[in-house]
Amino acid sequence: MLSERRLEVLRAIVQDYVGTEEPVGSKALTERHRLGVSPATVRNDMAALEEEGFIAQPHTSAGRIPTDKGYRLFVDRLAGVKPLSTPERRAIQNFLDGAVDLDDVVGRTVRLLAQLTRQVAVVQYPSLTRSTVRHVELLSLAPARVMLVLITDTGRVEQRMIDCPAPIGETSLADLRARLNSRVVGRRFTDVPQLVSDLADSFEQEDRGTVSTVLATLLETLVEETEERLMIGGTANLTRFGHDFPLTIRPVLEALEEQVVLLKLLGEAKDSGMTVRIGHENAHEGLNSTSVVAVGYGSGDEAVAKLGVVGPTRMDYPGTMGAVRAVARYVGQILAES
Amino acid sequence: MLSERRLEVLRAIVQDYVGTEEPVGSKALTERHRLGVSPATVRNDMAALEEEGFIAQPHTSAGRIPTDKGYRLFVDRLAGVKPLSTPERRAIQNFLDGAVDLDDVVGRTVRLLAQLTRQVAVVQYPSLTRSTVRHVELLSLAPARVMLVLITDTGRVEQRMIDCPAPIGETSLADLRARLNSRVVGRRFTDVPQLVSDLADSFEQEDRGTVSTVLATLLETLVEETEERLMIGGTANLTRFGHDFPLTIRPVLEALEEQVVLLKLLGEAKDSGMTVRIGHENAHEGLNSTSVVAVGYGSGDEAVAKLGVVGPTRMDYPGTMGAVRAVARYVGQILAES
DNA sequence: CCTGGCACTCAGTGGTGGCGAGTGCCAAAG
DNA sequence: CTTTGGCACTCGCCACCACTGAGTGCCAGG
Repeated sequence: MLSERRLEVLRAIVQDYVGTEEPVGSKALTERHRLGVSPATVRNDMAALEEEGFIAQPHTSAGRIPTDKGYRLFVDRLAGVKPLSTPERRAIQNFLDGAVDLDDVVGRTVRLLAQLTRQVAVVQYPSLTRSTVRHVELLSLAPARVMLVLITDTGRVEQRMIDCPAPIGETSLADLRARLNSRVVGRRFTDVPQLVSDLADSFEQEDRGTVSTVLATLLETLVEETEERLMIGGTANLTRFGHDFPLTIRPVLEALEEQVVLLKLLGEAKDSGMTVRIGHENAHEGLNSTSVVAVGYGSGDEAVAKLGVVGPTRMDYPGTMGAVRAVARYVGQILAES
Repeated sequence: MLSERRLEVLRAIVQDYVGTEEPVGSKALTERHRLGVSPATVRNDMAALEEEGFIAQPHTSAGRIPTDKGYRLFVDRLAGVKPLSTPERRAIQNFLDGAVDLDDVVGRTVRLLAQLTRQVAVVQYPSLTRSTVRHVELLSLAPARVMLVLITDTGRVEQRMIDCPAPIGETSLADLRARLNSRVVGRRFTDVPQLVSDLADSFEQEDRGTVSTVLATLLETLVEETEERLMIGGTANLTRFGHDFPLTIRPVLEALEEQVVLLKLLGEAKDSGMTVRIGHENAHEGLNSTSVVAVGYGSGDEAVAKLGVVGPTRMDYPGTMGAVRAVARYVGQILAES
């Protein structure tokens, strides 16, 4: 087990390195932090920390930098979550208020998060599977052509065009609309399938085909559109990465363009509480030198989607975590109000 | 006026520089292109071209590179639009077919364009102002709360929540819905204001307030949502820029994140025909070392939106223009079919 | 007007040496 | 057993320098 002071040394190394972006040596450490011991002692501690794999030297005769394992320990045991300052909180509120629709909320959130953390922000749209139905609308566009519009409690709207096997009258359609809504409004998407399974039976023979088609499309929409959407922003912050960077930045940009990768990334995050994935803990290769801080957010007590930031492993974890958490809370609040 | 041969020399310089990314010298030129003259002659021509500002030397004793003005001349007079190969055309078709909705079409287009040109692709969503109304739907969510859903011929859906001054009955709402649709379906958005201006008059006194509110919101949606959306992709291609690049790439990424900038960029493009803006011709400072190739696309003969690519001024103009034009045509076709 | 020749310029390359931050080890002190 | 000062050593970084070669401008002759 590592002594208290060695942990303190590790913390100091992480803090310094995050600040300066340069390998930190024993002398500099004792100067900047009141460790109360001499450089030589620190050197011994460093040797021990290196032995355990928490820090490493880029090359002999250079200072030490934290390894992924070092950051992990730092995040788990040495760092808290830094709460935002009051002006920062106020800024968040001002920035998010005045959003007019869901797109706007997500867009503002992404910009806010990117600005606050000076990193790349990723915000997932509220997931269909976990939200509830606000309304289902059926529009007859042509005798045998119906448009299905699905509205969620988070303000998301999905529409599908349906070619019906047979024409359906306005009355039947209105009937179907009414029954459908009375059954599913306010219910969770996951419950919908059972709720509508027997609905076709109560219709006239001639309409059953169409009703089934409509219901099938509805269910399909629920499944298909579980394919989540998300928005990213702040990619320009990637340029602050390293000075070496074409090599560093390229795979990251590539990874960020693959929605699938990002969705998996957020999906891996715990449903509640904050998740921090550091460097190689990320499955995707392109993100091996980045860390992801993600958290769920929702209109109620339950998470309907996730948001987070992607940045260099060498990031200000307490600050980033604080910002991410704060933003998630406010967004949840906004969603609950609307 | 420049002699024919000098133009030929300029063309050769542009082609070589685009290929090698290195300043091109007189000797190399005569070797790679059958100009039929000696390096010394080419040198004289180069001196003349430099005098006129079409090319420049990064430093004494280096080859020449084209200036923005040089590229301009190249694009205007020396280069055609390179048509795509048959396999490329087929690839486009395969890639775009099978798109399920508007988001999907735009998403696929962006990826396709980025891949084809190996540059950053920008695709604007079909604009509301130039499209026509397919359907207007009114949903009563609560006694004094109505949702307005607007569906365009390009498949775009906009919705707005309306708080009514007074409750409105289902019958009146259905009446309004019917009249509204009979007046505006199939009409262009720009015509809608006149078409509905007197609609409130024909309603009962008690409903007039609500009807006016609904109409006002409808008009507002038309105006507000002229705030266009767009999608970008292929930012990872920016890493192919230069080797110098933190400095180059940063302002570009920043510019690309500002939708406003991009919209202005596309907006500046001519409505019909292809527009190429080279280097400093772009108003935005961050894009001073990039060129933009943009073109309108639409479901009919008229452009409903624009798409294009952003890349280094040193780009393969004929190839890029060919790809952009071809993609725009296919997308227009897809939109017309749906 | 074109061409070959010639002197000149200058970015890039590679080698050299000094500097200094940082290390590991050790022996002595606490 | 831990801490500390001392010391020799390593090695990345930088400044300096000379060399090379691609490319140029100019000029005199075809």
